[in-house]
Amino acid sequence: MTLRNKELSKNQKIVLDYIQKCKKPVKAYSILSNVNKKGLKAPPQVYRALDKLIEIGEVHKIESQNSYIACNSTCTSPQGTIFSICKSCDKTDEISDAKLFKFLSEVKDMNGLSLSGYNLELFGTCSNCKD
Amino acid sequence: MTLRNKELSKNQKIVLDYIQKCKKPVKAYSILSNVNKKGLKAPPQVYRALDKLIEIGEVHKIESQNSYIACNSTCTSPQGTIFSICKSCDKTDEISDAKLFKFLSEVKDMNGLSLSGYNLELFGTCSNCKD
DNA sequence: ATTATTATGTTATAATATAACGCTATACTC
DNA sequence: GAGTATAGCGTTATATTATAACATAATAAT
Repeated sequence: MTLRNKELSKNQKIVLDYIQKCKKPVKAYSILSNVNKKGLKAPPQVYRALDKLIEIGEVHKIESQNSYIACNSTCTSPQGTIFSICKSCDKTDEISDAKLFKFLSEVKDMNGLSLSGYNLELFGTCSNCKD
Repeated sequence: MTLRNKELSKNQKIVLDYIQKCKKPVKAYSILSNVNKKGLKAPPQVYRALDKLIEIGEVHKIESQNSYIACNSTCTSPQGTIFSICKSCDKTDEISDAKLFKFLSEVKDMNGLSLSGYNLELFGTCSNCKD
């Protein structure tokens, strides 16, 4: 158990444990059915846990897929996420390309917006599917 | 009527006309209730029109809000969109910051992904809400 | 210890989106 | 212009995603 999830509640730990086991993004109702045996019976229990986990940055939501993925080790900030998503196999990785991260972070006054966060989803074909 | 929507079907025109009238992103069911008087009675009629309009680049989906917005005149490609979204008032604008656009377009092999599209959503506080 | 905060369990329902079916219109092509 | 392929239409039903609301329990803060 990491330092970060010491403070998590029982349901939050159950949900996070499950998401971390998954390589791919997972859907909320898939989480629900997979943690059913651990006592979570209804959607709000999962969604509440997700809300908290997202808030503290342990989990990110892939907006274009309504799915959830554990934060990877290289993620430096829950406010800015970058994902590469294979349209063919759904392989999804969190990216922390330093140049890209830096570039976006330096955008201070984009269109009059005082920036507090961003989400970038990159779509394409992964190396496995390219062949 | 623009050149582009000459080829659109009746329902597609109705939906596009409505979205273009709106300044803010609109929800699918809000579109439905607003075009009801024009003969669209059920969700599939709206969603089909949206699918087509998104495909041809006349409309973009704001993934984080499940809402839809007309493409603005500066949009150069339906495959890459950038939005600034005010978390306070939901004011949303499509951005075509040249530097940002160029930077993202030049990302050719991000994490092994052969890039075909991207969606960037920037969150923050707009100039109106800042005060 | 009492108060504030956070989490829990539960039922119900809201909001978003698609499947499936039969039919019609349009465009393509030979 | 008959045949056929493609796209669109209208409709009913249903799937998927997410939240409201309420009563209770656990935890933390002073």
